[in-house]
Amino acid sequence: MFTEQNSNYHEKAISERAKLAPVPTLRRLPKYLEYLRNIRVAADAHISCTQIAGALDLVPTQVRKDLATTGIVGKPKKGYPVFALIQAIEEFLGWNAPQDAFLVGSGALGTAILGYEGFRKNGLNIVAAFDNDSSKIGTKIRGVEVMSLEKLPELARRMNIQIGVMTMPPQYAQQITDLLISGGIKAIWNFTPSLVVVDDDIILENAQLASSFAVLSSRLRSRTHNLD
Amino acid sequence: MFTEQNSNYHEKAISERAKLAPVPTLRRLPKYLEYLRNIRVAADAHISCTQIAGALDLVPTQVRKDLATTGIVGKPKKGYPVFALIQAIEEFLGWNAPQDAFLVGSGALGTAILGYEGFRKNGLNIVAAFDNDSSKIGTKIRGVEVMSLEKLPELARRMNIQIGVMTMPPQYAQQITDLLISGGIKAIWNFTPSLVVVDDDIILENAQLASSFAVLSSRLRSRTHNLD
DNA sequence: GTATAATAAATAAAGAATTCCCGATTAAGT
DNA sequence: ACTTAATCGGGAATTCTTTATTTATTATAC
Repeated sequence: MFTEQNSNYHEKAISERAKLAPVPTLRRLPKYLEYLRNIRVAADAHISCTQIAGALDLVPTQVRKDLATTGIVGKPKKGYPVFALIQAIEEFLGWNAPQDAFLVGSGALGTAILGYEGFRKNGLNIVAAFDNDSSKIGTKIRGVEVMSLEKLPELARRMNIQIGVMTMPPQYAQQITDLLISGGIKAIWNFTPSLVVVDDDIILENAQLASSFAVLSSRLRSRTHNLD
Repeated sequence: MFTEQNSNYHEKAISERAKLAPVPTLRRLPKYLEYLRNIRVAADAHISCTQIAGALDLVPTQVRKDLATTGIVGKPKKGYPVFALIQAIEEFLGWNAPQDAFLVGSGALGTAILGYEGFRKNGLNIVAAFDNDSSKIGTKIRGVEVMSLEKLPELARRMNIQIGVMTMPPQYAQQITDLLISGGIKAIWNFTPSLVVVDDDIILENAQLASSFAVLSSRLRSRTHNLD
């Protein structure tokens, strides 16, 4: 009576939804995922928007709208099947099949990112690191080999790498961006504060630690003032 | 004829605006700042919204609205005085007087953050690091001393520290949050993926690297699909 | 001086995102 | 079986953010 639970149903529809998903929703999805992965429940457990919202300090309607973008359907009175929900979010973000990526800059930040186990669960698989410091070339950081920058473009092309992560000092940002693009890389995750320019066909996402801190600063500032 | 240019004019008004500033605006302000700091122009140079917008790939009206929240006023046909604009943004964010902060977790990510010179220019001055690894205690990382976690609450109180930065492994997130709060800390910048719960009077900002990557992933995914 | 063009500032309009509301559904208790 | 309460899903309403438009100002060129 039941049709096979094919998690790949509606590839086209998913990509169309992906195009339309609001950025705020995209930014919340990983939070749901993090929460759901950690609540360790029975294989057939369900969870409601009310519960999720309560845990994440959101309103249930927003959670429902967000989850709806992934295509999951819930059951009245029960909620969403936890396991299927995790899968739906992963699939929507493309995190079910981690993408291979190159990282440039094997300093402290690069090391931190290479060492963060979580990324592999979040769709990012860094397969090689690059640096211009000859003393680092040939070494391994967290099991990932550090190579000469010169080898990057050709290797990226040969391995069909789509994603580049930039963790070098900011003054090289534009130069490395261009190098990555020359290797056929399509998306760049920029951890430097530098602003870089790319063509429209390249996806550029700035990690923007300063933006995050600005929100904190502003709140702290206004709160402090209001206590006067 | 001219009244003194007092950059501290209207403290109250600024704090009120700070309360009202939209988060998207707050997140863009550091980008303007980054750009303005790097254009190195004459002391009396002016810059227009059109120029800023062009460089940052935004529309002029939005830039103008954003800058207006800081209280800066521009001149028709000239734009905003660059130096005063930098000051206005810094002041609005509270970055003109860097806040002392404690950092917990002296691993790779903690080291990266301690080593990032930029933060001192962005209102954050990390004065001490804390760890539970006894082999690290007593050492210095980037000139900052690593101390035992036990000392944190009392020291935080004595030094009147307002900000805590969490870069330890995620499993300690809640525990360290509580420890920071017990030391009187008012704002927490959480780099772990863990979600932590705090009272309403505590400011919690999650750095959320995964959220940033989710935006990239989704764009990459939809773009790839649409090429079929 | 006058005209022109560029710009800020204020206001209006449009567009997005969030929240509210209501009907439909379903599990669980009586 | 019936009732009740919880929840989802869709659509409307609201709120927030962005973008467009208009007006006023001012530097610059003539």
